[in-house]
Amino acid sequence: MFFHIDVQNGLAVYDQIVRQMKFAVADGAIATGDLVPSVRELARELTINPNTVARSYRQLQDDDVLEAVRGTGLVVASGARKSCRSEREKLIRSRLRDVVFEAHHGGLDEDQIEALFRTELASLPRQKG
Amino acid sequence: MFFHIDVQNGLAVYDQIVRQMKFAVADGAIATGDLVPSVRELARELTINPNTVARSYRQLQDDDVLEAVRGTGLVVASGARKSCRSEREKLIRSRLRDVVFEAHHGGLDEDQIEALFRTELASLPRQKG
DNA sequence: ACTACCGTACTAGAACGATAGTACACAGGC
DNA sequence: GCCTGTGTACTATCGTTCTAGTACGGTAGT
Repeated sequence: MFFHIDVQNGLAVYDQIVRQMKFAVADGAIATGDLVPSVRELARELTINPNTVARSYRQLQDDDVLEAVRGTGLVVASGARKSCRSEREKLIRSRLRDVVFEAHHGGLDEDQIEALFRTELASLPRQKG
Repeated sequence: MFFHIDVQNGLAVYDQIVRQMKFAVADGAIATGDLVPSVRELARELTINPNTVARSYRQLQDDDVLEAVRGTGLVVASGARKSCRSEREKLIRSRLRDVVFEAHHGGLDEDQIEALFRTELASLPRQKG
């Protein structure tokens, strides 16, 4: 699937799954009503413990992104896409704010911060559609 | 002093101190030979445990940023500023790369990412020269 | 019915970060 | 010499995250 786990990210593994699931829903990579990978399958795929995936899914249900269909699996809840889109922007904005603040607090001026940002933005793999 | 600890940052407290100390040295806010706040004083100021500050200082000694003067305290090592400047850029660059990657992976295109970045950059408190 | 898969719920342990408290050797002021 | 402040070291405890293993009830295919 579209998940990419980085163990030495600082961010908890279950949290990375939650974020990326929300992003996938926001992007439309998973549509409303779609069945998401099972706890065991995703755990196998990411080489992590099923309990960790289960914890992510529990969180995603609490956030009304997923809904349980008993005995079958979890599906993307109706209305999830809209909330995920706004949350995606909120999460990215928050991370940007943190790094911009840290850089500025550490003595870099706006031009220097912007130069670093441009380098990283330009280093993105070209693709898209 | 110039330290700002955010408990719910994901980043460990001792790591935040290490980063901010390096940034302060890089910026020249603390000069070579300057005495840094004592373990107990900084702990009191930040309302954290002295052991946590001690851990940060141990790390900073391992990284050749601080040097111990027995019975007196820790001072900024000679040559620390140069290494701190390059490390500051490396750390900021790494964080920028992470958030840009996450945003792109989550379905935002470069224009959208840049728009969010500009908003946050513009929201910085104006000051400085 | 049988089997396989689903989510869910436990217990237990390892690793890490942070806290709390104590103790020691060293330097400086008086 | 005495007192204070310095870094350093150690033990113990707590919470969080992740791993490991097991168990249970519901659903679907046959």
